[in-house]
Amino acid sequence: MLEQGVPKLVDHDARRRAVADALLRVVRRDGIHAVSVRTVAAEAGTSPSALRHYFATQDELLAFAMLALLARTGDRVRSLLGNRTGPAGALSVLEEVLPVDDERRDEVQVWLAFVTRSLTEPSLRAIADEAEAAVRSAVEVAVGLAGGAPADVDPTYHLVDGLALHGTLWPHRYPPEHVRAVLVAHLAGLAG
Amino acid sequence: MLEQGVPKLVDHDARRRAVADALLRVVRRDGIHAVSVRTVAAEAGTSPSALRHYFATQDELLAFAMLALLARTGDRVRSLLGNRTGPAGALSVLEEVLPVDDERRDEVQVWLAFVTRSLTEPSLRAIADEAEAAVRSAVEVAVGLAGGAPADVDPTYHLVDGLALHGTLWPHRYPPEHVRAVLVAHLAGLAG
DNA sequence: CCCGTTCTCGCACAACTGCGCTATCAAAGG
DNA sequence: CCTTTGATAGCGCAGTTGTGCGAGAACGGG
Repeated sequence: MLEQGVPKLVDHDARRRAVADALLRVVRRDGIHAVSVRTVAAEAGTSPSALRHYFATQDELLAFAMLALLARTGDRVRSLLGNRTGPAGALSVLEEVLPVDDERRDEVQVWLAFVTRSLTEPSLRAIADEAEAAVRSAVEVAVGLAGGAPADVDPTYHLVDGLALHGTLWPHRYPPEHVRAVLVAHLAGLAG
Repeated sequence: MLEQGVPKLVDHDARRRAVADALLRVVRRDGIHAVSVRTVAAEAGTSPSALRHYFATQDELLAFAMLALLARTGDRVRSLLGNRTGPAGALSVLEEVLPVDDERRDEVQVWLAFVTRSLTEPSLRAIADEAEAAVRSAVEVAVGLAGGAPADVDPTYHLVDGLALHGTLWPHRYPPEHVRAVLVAHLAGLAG
């Protein structure tokens, strides 16, 4: 097979990311049950056939989108890791995984839909486990920055995700100020 | 309209509850996205048409099932309220809403699926809000029993639901012993 | 027995789903 | 120009969805 004429028209990876973003928007707006080849294609502005050219099956699409979301949040956390110290640094790290503004709340909402579905969708389990480990390690770092002991990690971790859950499901009862206040009080208790 | 001949063949409410239980089993086993008139009817051992005789629309069915789940948990909590005191009483109250055994874990899993969907399904919002208030009031009672102050309610509430989330999504990382241990340690801190 | 009511069933419809197939289009090398 | 190859569009198929509609079974009162 002599390679003659190698048309590489579009950026494959960029296209896959764009489709994944479209899927995340659909999950955010209409829920994960509204995700289908057609709805995501419409959101991405293409046809279902074009979409299928980049993702063989819809499970593959879902998994890719979840990994993209995970990578995005992970990158944000890692970019903070070097230049933040003390309790203030702990706070800014944890704010990356908490619904402290609209963008973060959207992410948590999508994350919640994904992990909930992963309970009955074996193909998503591994990614959900990975996400769990990522959030947990962020909490470990934060507890260290706040001057806490290893034994403080578990309670802090549960508190953080409880805050994420409540702040996302009932944002007007638990708005960003509330989330931050509870978190600050808890972190202060770790140092003493 | 003379009422003559009033055949009351089946217990209407009992039938509705049986159907709701079937729906909860489907959510637990296959996820909420697998809920359909036909799957629930099959699980309940009847035909889709018979099911539609008790629930006009499927939104009505979903709402009824969620209310049934809420009532069941609420009854369990209320039955404990009179005869339990102190930190041990607080623990037993909170265990009713935490995944400390298979039955409770199933309930939390279904609850999680419901509230997640309620984010994009307006017809479920009111019920989700009610469920939130119920869990929160249980935590308020528990904090009181444990000798905590009103300011302890928020952190405890977030911790409890974070524990519920982690214990349900990753049960082998956060088994019942872990859930109980974290909770006991937290409650002990409230009294001091 | 019959009658009225409740209940149950099965069918049908239109809309949707994932997915496969084929035809067309765009760009690059000859 | 033509050819090759990736990208896209469209159609169709079989299955599932919610929801109507009509026929008939089950049962209580007369």
